[in-house]
Amino acid sequence: MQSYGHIPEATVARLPIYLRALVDLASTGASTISSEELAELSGVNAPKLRKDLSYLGTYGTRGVGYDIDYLRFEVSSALGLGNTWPVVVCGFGNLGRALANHTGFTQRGFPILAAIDTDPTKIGHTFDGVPVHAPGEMPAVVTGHGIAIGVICTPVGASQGAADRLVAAGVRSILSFSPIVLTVPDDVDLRSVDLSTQLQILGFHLQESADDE
Amino acid sequence: MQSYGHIPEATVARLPIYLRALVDLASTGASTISSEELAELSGVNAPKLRKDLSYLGTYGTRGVGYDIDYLRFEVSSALGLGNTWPVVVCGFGNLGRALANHTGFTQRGFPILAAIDTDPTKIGHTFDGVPVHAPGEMPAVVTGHGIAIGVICTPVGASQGAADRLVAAGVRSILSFSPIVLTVPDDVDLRSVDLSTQLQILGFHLQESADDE
DNA sequence: GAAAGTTTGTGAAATCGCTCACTAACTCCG
DNA sequence: CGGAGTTAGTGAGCGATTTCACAAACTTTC
Repeated sequence: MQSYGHIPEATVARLPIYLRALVDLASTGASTISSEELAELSGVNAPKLRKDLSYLGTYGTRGVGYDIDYLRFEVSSALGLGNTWPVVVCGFGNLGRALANHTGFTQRGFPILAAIDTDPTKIGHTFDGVPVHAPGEMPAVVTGHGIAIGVICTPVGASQGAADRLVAAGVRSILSFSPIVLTVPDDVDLRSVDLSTQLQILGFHLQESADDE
Repeated sequence: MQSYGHIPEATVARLPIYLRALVDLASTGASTISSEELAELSGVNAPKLRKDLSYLGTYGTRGVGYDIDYLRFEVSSALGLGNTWPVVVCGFGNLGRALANHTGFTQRGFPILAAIDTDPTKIGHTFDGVPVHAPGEMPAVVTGHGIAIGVICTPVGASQGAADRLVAAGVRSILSFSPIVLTVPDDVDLRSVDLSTQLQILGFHLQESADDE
C-alpha cells in the first residue's frame, strides 16, 4: 500500500471536502480540473489546495490540471476509503436515529451495524435496519460486527459510561456528540462535536458586531 | 458593556468548554478552582487555559486560583450569553427535530422559534413546540421572531437554496450541517459541521495505524 | 513578620499553518 | 519546431497558536 509522509491535520480535515467536490465533478462528465477551479468549489484558495495535494504526492500535470478520476482515487486512498469501518451508535434517541437514517455513511464506508440503548422497549428490535442491543452486550456487538468506530449520541449523563464501555470492548475511534469533555486513554482517537458550542461561537461574533454599533 | 481586545478564534472556540466546566463545578458547591484543575476538566493544559483567560481579563488570584462564580460570569459575558439569539431551523427531518427536542439550546440562549420545511403535511403544524412554515414565509418568520441565526438541516440538494433564503431575509449567522460547501456573502458568518467528514478523519487515522503493523 | 509554599499572568521561543511569488513543465498555435 | 500561454509544485516569509519558564502576588506556617 502507498505510504505517505506526515500529512498535517489541517490538510486531513480538508481532504473529505476535496473528495466530495471530485465525486460531484466526475458525475458531470468532466475529465480534468485546474487547482483554481477545484479550490473555488471547495471554498479554499488555490495555493492552499495545491499544497494540500502535494502532501499526498504529485498527481497533477502542469499546464493541464488534475485528472479528476485519478485524483479522486488518490484522495480516496489517502483517506483510507475503500476500507469499510463498521460503526456502532450509542444512544438511539432522535440524534442517533437521524444518523442511522442518513444513507451517506454507509455509502462512504461507515455502515451503522448496531445501536446500543438502555430503553427496554427498543432493545431487541430493529429500526431503519439497525438492531438495538442492551449496554451489556457491547463486547459481543463489537466483536461480532468487527466494529471500528463508536458514535456517542446518548444523553449527557450517560456519555462517559458509553465511552468507557466502548473502550473496554476494544474500540479505539470515537465520535462524540456529547457536550462534555470525555476521558479516554491516550491511544483512543476521540473527536468531539458539540452543537451548542457551535451556536455559542456564532453568538460571540454576533455580540462583537453588535458592540461595534 | 465590557469591551475586550482581540480574542483569538482558537480561544473563542474553547470558551464554551470552560464555561460548561464552570457551571458543573458551581453545582457541586465548590467556590474556587486552580488553573491546573480547570484545565484537566476541560481537556487542555494549564498554561493554555491561563493564556486563554488572560485575553478576557485578570480574574484569578495568585496563590488561590479562580473564583468559580465570578469566572463563570465573566466567561459567560465574553461569549455574549445573557443575550438571546432566536434560531430558525431549515429542514425539519430527523436531524432538525433532534435539535428542536434538545432543551439545552434554549437554556443557553438559542431558542428555536420556528422551522421551515417543504413538506405540506408538516407546514402549519407545531412539533415539540416549534411551528413549521413554508419556505416562502422565510422573510416574515425572520422579521416576526427577530431571528438571528439559521441552522440548515435540509437534504443536501436544498441546502444552498435554504442558505440563499436565509441571507435574503437578513440572517447573518448560519450553522450548516450540509456536507457541501455553501456560498454566502462575505459578511455572513457561516460555520459548517459535516458529520461524515468527522467519520472520514477517524477513518484516516485508523488506516494510518493499520499501516504501521 | 519572615520564610516557604502555591498559583496566576505573561513575555519569549518554538511550532504550526497559510500565503505568495516564482520556477518547472506542459499544451497550443503558427 | 519555437514561442506564447497555462498551470502544478514548492521554498521562503509571515502570522497565528502553543508551549515554556519565571516573576509577581497571594496564603500558610512558625
